[in-house]
Parts: sequence; structure tokens; C-alpha cells
Amino acid sequence: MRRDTFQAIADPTRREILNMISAQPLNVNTVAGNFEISRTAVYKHLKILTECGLIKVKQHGRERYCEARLEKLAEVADWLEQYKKFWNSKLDNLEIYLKDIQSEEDNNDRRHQRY
Amino acid sequence: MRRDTFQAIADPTRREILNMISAQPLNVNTVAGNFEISRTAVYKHLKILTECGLIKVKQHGRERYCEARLEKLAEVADWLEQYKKFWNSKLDNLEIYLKDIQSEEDNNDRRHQRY
DNA sequence: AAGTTGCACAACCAAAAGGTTACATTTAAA
DNA sequence: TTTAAATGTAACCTTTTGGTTGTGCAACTT
Repeated sequence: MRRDTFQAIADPTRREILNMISAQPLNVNTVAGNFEISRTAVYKHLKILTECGLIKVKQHGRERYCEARLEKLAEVADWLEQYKKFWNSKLDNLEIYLKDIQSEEDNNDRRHQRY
Repeated sequence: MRRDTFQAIADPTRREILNMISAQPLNVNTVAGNFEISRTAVYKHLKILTECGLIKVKQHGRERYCEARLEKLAEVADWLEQYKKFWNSKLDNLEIYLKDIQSEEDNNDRRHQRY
């Protein structure tokens, strides 16, 4: 089975889990308690997230705390990077501006040809 | 069936299709010709991308040109935004810096507390 | 007009995804 | 030392996913 970051965040439950533990680590039952689905189902999502490196688990007695490793999301951000020029938020445009400064100096018409 | 941007980009073939047509629109057969899998399989991926709004199709005679609508990816970028503080690329840090300028003026120690 | 090209889609299939219940195990608490 | 809590996991089920082959039709070419 595929097991990468893109696939991991494709599921809304998994995105919610990540959001839930982004502030502070939570144990398995606490995470599961916040969903309608069974503990086992949530556990499977946690397992997938762990296998993708988006979660690290730390044992405390009989409890296991799930800690988000959101650096892993940089992989997705990097992929998006190349396409940012296709939409516009103020900050995104700033990035593009900074990246293009050099090439614009070489060829002032380039942006008009490409965008 | 779920049909959102996150699910759309979860598949590597679909990401490759987006990349392929990001430069210029291509017709169905041209896209399909770049993959090992059948034309029908590629067509299904194109259909999913269309249903998600990541592609617009324009008819020219008997050919249909698939045009990438990458603005749709902003949805994913927006979701990532909240987590950017967890990793560091130079530009990402620039964003955070610019966003925090105002509050830093109010409280010079804030960045040290948070990051 | 006849043939060819480009595309949509039905029908089918195997595997993966997402869920369930039931049971086993480890560790804390009474 | 029983009992209860927290977790792991096996076995099973249904739906979705990603793929196939085959058919049909519309629109260019010759």
C-alpha cells in the first residue's frame, strides 16, 4: 500500500487528528474519544500517520502519547511551491517577487509571457 | 465518493498529470500517451481532476484540451499555512516574520517564546 | 463515402481503504 | 492479588480505488 504524506493527509479524519494533537500530545484514548468512529478505527489512522512519520509515539506507563511531527508536511509545501504563482495571496506574491527579481533584471518581458 | 483537492492530489499519477499540463493545455490522448497505463485509466484520473476543479476542459473540434486550474491548490496551501511554524525554509520564515512584525512591536520577546 | 482518429463510457475485476466486533496483553489501582 | 484501564491486533465486512477490455459515436481526412 502507498504510504506517503500526500496519501496520509487525504483523509479528513487524519487531518483532524493532526489538528487535535498539534497543540499538545494526546494519548490514544483521548484522541479516539473525540470521534464518533470506534477506537480501533482511530487507532488505524494513528498507525498510518505514524508510518508516514507525521506522528511520533511516546510511552508513559500504560499510556501512549501521540505527538505531531508536522515538519513532515514540508514535503507537501515544497510540492506546492512550484505552483504558487497560479494563485495570489499577498505573501505568496511576495515570494514570487523575490524569486523572480534576478531573472526579471535579465528580461523585463518574461512575466508577461508566462503569466 | 469523496471528491476534494486533498484526495485528488493524493494519487501520484494525478500529480504527474497536473505537472504535465501546468505549462500548457494538452489533449486527452497526449496526456495518456505519457503514461504506461491505459488511456481509459488516465481518462478516469482526468475526470476526477475535473470534478475537483483542478482541470478545465476546452473542446477544439474532436479534441479536448485539459487546462490546469492550479488556483484550486490554494486550498491545500491554506491548510498548510497554520502549520508552517513547525518547519523552516527561508521563505516560510520570511512569511512568519512579516506576519509577526506588528505583534513584535508590541512585545519584543514574543518570537523567543514561540519558536 | 469510407476510413481513421479522439474520446466517452459500460462492465468487469482485484486490491486497498475504512470501518466493525471480539479477544489478548500490559500496567496501574483497589 | 484481583480488577480495571489503555492499548494492540486478528478476523471480518463493505465501499472505493485504480485498473482492464470492449463498444459506440462524433468529427476530421482522404
